[in-house]
Amino acid sequence: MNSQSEEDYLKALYHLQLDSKRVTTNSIANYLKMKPSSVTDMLKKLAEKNYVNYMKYKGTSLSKKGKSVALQIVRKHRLWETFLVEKLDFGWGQVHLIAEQLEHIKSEELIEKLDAFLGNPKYDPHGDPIPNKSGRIEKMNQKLLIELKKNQKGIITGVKRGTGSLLSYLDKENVELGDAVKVLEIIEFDGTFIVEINKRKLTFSEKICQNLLLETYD
Amino acid sequence: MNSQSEEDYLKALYHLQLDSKRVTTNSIANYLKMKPSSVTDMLKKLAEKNYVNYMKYKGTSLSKKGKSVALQIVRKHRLWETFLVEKLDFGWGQVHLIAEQLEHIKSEELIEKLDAFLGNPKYDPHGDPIPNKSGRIEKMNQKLLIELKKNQKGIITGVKRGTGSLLSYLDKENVELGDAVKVLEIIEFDGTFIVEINKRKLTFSEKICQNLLLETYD
DNA sequence: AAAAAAATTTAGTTTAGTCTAAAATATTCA
DNA sequence: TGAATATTTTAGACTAAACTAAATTTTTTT
Repeated sequence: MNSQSEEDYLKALYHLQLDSKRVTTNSIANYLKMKPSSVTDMLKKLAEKNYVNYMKYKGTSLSKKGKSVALQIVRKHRLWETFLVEKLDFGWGQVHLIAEQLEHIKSEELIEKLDAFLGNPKYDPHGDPIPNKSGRIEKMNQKLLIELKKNQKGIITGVKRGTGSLLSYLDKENVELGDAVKVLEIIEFDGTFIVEINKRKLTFSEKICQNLLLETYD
Repeated sequence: MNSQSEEDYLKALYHLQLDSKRVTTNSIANYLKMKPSSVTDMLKKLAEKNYVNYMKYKGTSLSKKGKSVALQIVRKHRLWETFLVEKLDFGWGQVHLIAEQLEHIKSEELIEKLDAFLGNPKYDPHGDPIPNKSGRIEKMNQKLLIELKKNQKGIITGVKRGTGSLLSYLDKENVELGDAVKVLEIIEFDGTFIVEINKRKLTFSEKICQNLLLETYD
């Protein structure tokens, strides 16, 4: 069993690794708001346990074992976020800190039952994919609304990071995660999209379309 | 904000205090599976923070402030247990260890939303009352089935402690928490009850009736 | 009521995870 | 390339929460 702190480091490694293959001590420290010396200590410990490949002064990467643990934490985090938004009616922006705590709860069975309860969702409320039980991430067929052509369809999976006000707007319009969208018309002049959601006709500005994520099935 | 460990101690105090007004260091140690010396250390710390009244060698009791914190943890524990059983389909016996972890998640809003999501339950799956937001415990109008007379009604709230096999039996018979029960007939000869649940007629032995908890409204 | 036993506290240690300050190594650029 | 700068590691200290062993206080027993 791993400590909460170890899990935090592994998850940080996972996220940082998505951008750059070689993760530096400083970047981890920055990400976790800790001092580099503390990070070095923990990296040694994680290397000892074969969770990471750590080369003094050179950088760190997750081992296969470490990546698999990290993916389970990401899975838990995103399932809990989905629960908070879908079932408890939290706003998309409020759930991160709570999920950060919930992701450390230890129980395989809990997470499998939660997954089933939520209907085995593929994406969390931010549009990020949820790894499955064995850590596999479904290849995303995810697009921005603005990339769709007339008559194409998709399912709303989230919004781009940092667009809190879009969230509130969608909420107000009763547009929800999982709603199907069909592009009825694209106004060439200003890039406005006219779409159908829940049998209602809605108009989205170009800016909205640049930030709304959909899963498409082509 | 209190540490997980502090919360564990306060909750232990709360439970032990239900039996005896003066709680000893040893009883806490025994309850939490710790050494008495560790308990002494923590009691000093909790006294410092005004959560408990601690008198060297004499015993400990919760202060008003401490009791209020303890009740919030009990509330969280029981709400999570209810969630696990009602929504995630856990058996009544499997939830304690998981709830023990979940009860330490920090978020007022989370617990209020969870409460609402569950329909503001008054009792958890073991039949124990759930303190409300301000820590008040509804006075229980709780009886054992065997105490009911012919034609009386009640709502199943749980079973007595340590009757795991009764739980499985009820599960198998599709009898659930919250189901309404009406006593149709009591067989004087052997104490068997014939009851109606969900429009089905069921027969319960005297032993079952001695362990099945109901909320009654008289 | 004194001796023995039990309960409790004190004193000192341990471990995990953090920190600061100093030393070592790597990188940048003049 | 080598001096200046930045990054990383080492060494040593701290804190929370546990522990063991010894000392102290309370309770029980004779």
